[in-house]
Amino acid sequence: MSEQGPELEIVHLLRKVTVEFGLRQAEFASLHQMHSTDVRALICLLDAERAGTDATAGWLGAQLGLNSAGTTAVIDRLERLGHLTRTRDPRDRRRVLLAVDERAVELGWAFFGPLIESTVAALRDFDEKETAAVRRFLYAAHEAVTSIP
Amino acid sequence: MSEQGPELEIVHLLRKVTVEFGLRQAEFASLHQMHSTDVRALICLLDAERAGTDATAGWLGAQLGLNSAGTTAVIDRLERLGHLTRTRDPRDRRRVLLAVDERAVELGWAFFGPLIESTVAALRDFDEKETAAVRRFLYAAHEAVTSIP
DNA sequence: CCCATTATCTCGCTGAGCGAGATAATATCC
DNA sequence: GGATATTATCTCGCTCAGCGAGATAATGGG
Repeated sequence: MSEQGPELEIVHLLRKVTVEFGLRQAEFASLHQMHSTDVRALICLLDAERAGTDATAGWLGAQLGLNSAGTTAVIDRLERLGHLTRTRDPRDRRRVLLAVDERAVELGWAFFGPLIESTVAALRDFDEKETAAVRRFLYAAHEAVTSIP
Repeated sequence: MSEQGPELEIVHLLRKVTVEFGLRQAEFASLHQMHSTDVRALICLLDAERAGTDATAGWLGAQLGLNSAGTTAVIDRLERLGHLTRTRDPRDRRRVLLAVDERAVELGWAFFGPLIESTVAALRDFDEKETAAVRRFLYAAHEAVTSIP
C-alpha cells in the first residue's frame, strides 16, 4: 500500500487539499461563534447568489444534506448572528428566501482572502496550456465526485 | 460580485470539489453507521500508514481538531465497528497506536474506488507538462491552505 | 525517588441534527 | 368555489458528537 503511479499521487494531493480546507473552515467557524455547517451554508448561499438562483430554506437543506428541522436550526443560528436575512417569497408565500449579509462576506474575505490570493498568485506563473490543464482536471474531478448515482 | 478572472474561477472550482467531496464522505459515513468525523479519521490513519508514521490517539485528535475526550470517542466508535485496533505502544506505554482494519479499507475502496478511478482516468489524457501543471497547482493550493499560522 | 510532563481516558453537560408531526400557503379536481 | 392533496417551513422531544475539567498512568529529569 504505497508508491502507486503519479496519477494516484495527484488524487491524494487533491484529497489532502480538501481535508485541510475543511479544517480551515472549522477554524473560521469557531473564530466567529459558528459551526462548520453554518460556514458551509454561507458558502452555498453565496454560490447561489453568484449564480443568480433563489436560495430558499429547502434548497439550502438539500445542499447541506440536512432535514427540515436541522435546516431551520442552521438558519436560526445564522440569523441570530446577523449573517443572514429571512424574507418570505412574495410570489409563493410558503417559501423563505435567504440573503447573506454584507458583513458576513467581509468576514469571510478577511479570513479566506489571503488563502485565495495565494492560490491565485501561483496560477499567475502558469501559461495558457497549464491553466487549461488545471481547469480541465478540476472539472473532471468535479464530475467524478458529483456523479455517484 | 461576479465574473472575476479565470484564476478565481479555478479556485471556485476547487472549492466546489471540496464541498462535493465532503458530501460524498457524509454519504459513505451514514451508509456504514458512521459519522463524517469517523471517515475523516480513517483517512488520516491510512495516510499515516502510507507515510510510515506511527498513528497515536493524540496525533489523530490533532489531525481532526478534536480534544482528547472527543478523540477517545471517535476511536471507541471505530473500534466498536471493528474498523480499528488499539495497541499500547511497547516503547512508550502511555501511547496508544491505531491500526486500520483491512475490511475498512475494502469498504472505502468499494465506495471511493470508482470516483478515484474516474479522476485518474481523466489524467491519462494529459501529457507530461499538463500533469506537472496540475501537480504544481495542487501543491501550491495545499501550501496556501496549510500555512495560515 | 519525587515531581513535572505527557498521553489517554472518564464524567457530566451543551447543543447539532433527527423523526414525527403541526401549520400555512399553493395547486388540483369536481 | 370549496374540499383535498401537495409543498415549504417550523416546533417539539430526543439522541449522541464533542467540549471542559479532571482522573489515571507512564515517562524523564534532577
